Amino acid sequence: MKIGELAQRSGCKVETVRFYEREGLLEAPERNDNGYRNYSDYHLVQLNFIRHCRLLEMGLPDVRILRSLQSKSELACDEINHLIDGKIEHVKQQIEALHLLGQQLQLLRDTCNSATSVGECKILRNLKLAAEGRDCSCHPHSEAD
Amino acid sequence: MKIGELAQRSGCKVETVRFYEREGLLEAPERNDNGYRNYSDYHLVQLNFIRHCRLLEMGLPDVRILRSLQSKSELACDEINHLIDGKIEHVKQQIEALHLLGQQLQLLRDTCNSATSVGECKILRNLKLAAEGRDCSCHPHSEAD
DNA sequence: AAACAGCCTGTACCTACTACAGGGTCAAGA
DNA sequence: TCTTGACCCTGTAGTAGGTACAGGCTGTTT
Repeated sequence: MKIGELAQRSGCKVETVRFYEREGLLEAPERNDNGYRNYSDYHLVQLNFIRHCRLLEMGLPDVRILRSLQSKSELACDEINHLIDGKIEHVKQQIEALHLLGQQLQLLRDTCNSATSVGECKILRNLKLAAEGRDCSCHPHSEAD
Repeated sequence: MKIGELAQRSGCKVETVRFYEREGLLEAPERNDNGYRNYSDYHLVQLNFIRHCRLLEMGLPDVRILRSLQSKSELACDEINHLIDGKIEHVKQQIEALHLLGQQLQLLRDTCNSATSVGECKILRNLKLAAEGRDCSCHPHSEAD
């Protein structure tokens, strides 16, 4: 199949397929006489594997690791478990940070009771107070970041 | 004050300060005879404002909008409320997506009972099954993404 | 013959910075 | 006075994971 069909069947863009090839993630296929890439179902499976990993938010280096582990089946899979555990931990931290951020934004939002003018807008006022080092409603206690 | 002190007092890097100036977010300060930037407290407040907005995950275009709204105090603050509401909604969606991702990773992780070899590793097996279009434990129902 | 879709390579762009390279400036110590 | 080291300057390139062209072939249809 040609690149367009492969892209469509894997749900990504043609440019992305070529990008993965350049990055060494997807094996380069044979070429037809006209220079067009000629993919097989094998490539589709490879590409789906990559896309699936990406859906699980793994970075390309991680995908590369997983792909290389596939061919070395004598190694222990501790490495894989460790990789997944790291991802899980990271996701947890992200969720926590976003919860906090959501609260801060909500606090900020609640300070404004709409329909007033910017001159009176407590949101901007708050942001400005924060900038001047004073208390704001979204970051009540000074952040040690 | 010189750029190093400004950066330190605002908690960001010297390069970031110059970057904001290039981007038109931070006003360009006067220069000393030697060409060094000479900042005032006014610039510190500006920079703190930017950093505070960034802590709230606003993009630079949003920060630019807020800064321009500060000087047009006759406009309604609906625009600001709308901006913040958009952020809050976005954060909520992100949290939801991350929750789902965490579950998927955990499911994947649970399929591997450690200490086995990669050849038997169910994680890789699962990812491969998914790539072949069959059911995997992390994405049980085909994803319409 | 011409139009249009699809393919090719190569390069630039996106975010929000970060990290140099290569050079100038300034204050303190030997 | 010389030197060392910290700081400053500009300009450019790199980061992740693609996306979006430009400029040019190829293949099919009309």
